[in-house]
Formats: sequence, structure tokens, C-alpha cells
Amino acid sequence: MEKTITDILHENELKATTIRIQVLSTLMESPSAMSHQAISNALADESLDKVTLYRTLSIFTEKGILHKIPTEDRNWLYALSPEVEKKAHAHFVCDGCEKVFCFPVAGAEEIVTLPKPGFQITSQELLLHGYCPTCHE
Amino acid sequence: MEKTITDILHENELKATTIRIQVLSTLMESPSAMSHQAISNALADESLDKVTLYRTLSIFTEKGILHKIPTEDRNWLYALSPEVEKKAHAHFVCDGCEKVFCFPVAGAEEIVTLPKPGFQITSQELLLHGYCPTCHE
DNA sequence: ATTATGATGCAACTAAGTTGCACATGAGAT
DNA sequence: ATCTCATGTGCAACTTAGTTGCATCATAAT
Repeated sequence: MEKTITDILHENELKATTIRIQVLSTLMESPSAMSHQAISNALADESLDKVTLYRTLSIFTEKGILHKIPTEDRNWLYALSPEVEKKAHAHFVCDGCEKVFCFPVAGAEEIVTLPKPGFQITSQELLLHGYCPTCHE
Repeated sequence: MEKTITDILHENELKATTIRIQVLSTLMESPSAMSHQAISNALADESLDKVTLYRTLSIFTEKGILHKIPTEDRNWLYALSPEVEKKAHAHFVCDGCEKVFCFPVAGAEEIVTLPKPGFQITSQELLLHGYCPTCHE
């Protein structure tokens, strides 16, 4: 049986309100990570207070339902957290449309780096730049 | 012969003003990347206008002398650009002191990922979390 | 249906970063 | 060394993102 959005919210001790369901389903349908503003626009017709959206996004992030990605232009993008653990996680930034896609990287454990002595690495994330399928030159 | 800060500025068609020299030498002496605020504090005794510092940092970034690193808490950190090309570049975030260290990664070319079909990768950056030498548990 | 707790919406606020413009300074020409 | 002009700097005012406090409203358990 499919897990519903309401189930996800309840698992995280959050009430299943209209706004939360709308925000989550918007992000589920989006192929790329979205900013506060983008989500706000997507839900423009429903009267949505900006404060409520900020609070919704930050509680989702605290609970680990979403994670946020800081961008070059000092914004945050939000995307669903992959079910898998965070270690194997990559963000792909398209240099054409500037969208950020977020997908797990198989084999992230094999990423080999040469840390300076004394530095302990606990997790790693890969940031990729390039062109997405609709933008490639 | 050693390349002076003044030389670096002139190479980039920038006048060697007191402020620029102070900002650059502050960053050169810092082991970790610094925020606008941190630099501002470091130069607190010299009367330094915030706007001038913003402009200084952004022109250095444009010229490629510095690069900026967006952080989780919606700030920018600035660090000297490594002389080498950007592809082999890692940012290490200490989960103890929250400082960001920035160093080249030998063998970055060997980072293997599994991009989804249609995605073209042009550059990659590695973000590491862990503990720096003075903070390790 | 009732109710307590958690969620929402509004207004006012904070703080980061930007813009325009007048004044000051570095660096080449004299 | 001084002059000159393009480039940098500093101030004030502004913009925009994000936060806080509080009163009101809705979900979910009884």
C-alpha cells in the first residue's frame, strides 16, 4: 500500500494541513529543487502567507523530510530528502536554466580524496555543474 | 622573486588601495574561509565602510582572485582561489567550529558518479563535512 | 460535538546587501 | 614633485529576505 502525504506528516508528528499537503505535493511533482519564491508562485492561487511557508519549509527541513541547498545567489532551494542516507547525495546545477537537480550517487563511497592530516571526514556531498537534458548545448 | 599583493592587484587592473591590500592579506593569513562580517571584524580598527567591503569582495570574486562559498546559514564565505583550475576543488566544513577550509583535491578527476542520462557534467566540487584538526572529538 | 494543542496569518521588525552620488585617492604624464 | 583624471571610497537611503510575537483558527483525539 502506497504511503500518502498525510502518512508522512503523521509519522513526523505534524498535522496534515492543507498547506503542508500542497507544499509537499508540489515538491514531489517538481523534477528540480525549488526556492521559497518558486513554491510560493506555484501555489499563488491559494492565498498563502509567506511566514507560513517559511515555517512550513523549516519544520520540514528539521524533520528531515526536506533538505535545503544553498545556492550561489544566496537563496535556498528545497528538495525532498532521498530515503537513503545523506552520504550518497549529489546536487546537479544546470548552467543553462540554473535549476538544481538532486539525486543519489551510486558509488559515492568510492570518492577518493586526499584530506590534509588531522581532518576527519564524516560525510561528503558532490556538487555538479553542467547541462540538464533540456539545456544541453 | 615573490609576487606581492600589489602585483596581484595590478595584474587584475585594480588599483592597490589600502583597503584592498588589507582585505587580501587578511584572507591570505586566514587558514579558513571568511565571511564579510569576519573580515569586517578583523579590520575593525581601520574604519571600513561595509559597502566598500562588499564591493571589494565582489570585484575580487569577479576577477577570480577570490571565490565565494555559500553556506547553510545563508552567508557567503570568501577564500583565495586556488591557482589550479576549479575542477579539483573541495570545501571542508568543520562540524565543530563551523569553519570552512578550502583545499584542492588531488585526484578529483577520478571521482566517479552515475549521472542520469542526458546530464552533461562540466565541473564538480566536493563538499566535505567532518572535524578539523583542532576540533576532532 | 468538544476541546486542547499545534498551525496560520497579520503586522511590525531585523539584518544583509544594493544603489546613487559626491568626495577622495592612486598612478601615469608632465 | 605636482597635476589630472579615472577609479575607489563613504555616506545615506533603499530594497528584499527572513524573523518574531501574538491573536485567531483548524486538526485530531476524546
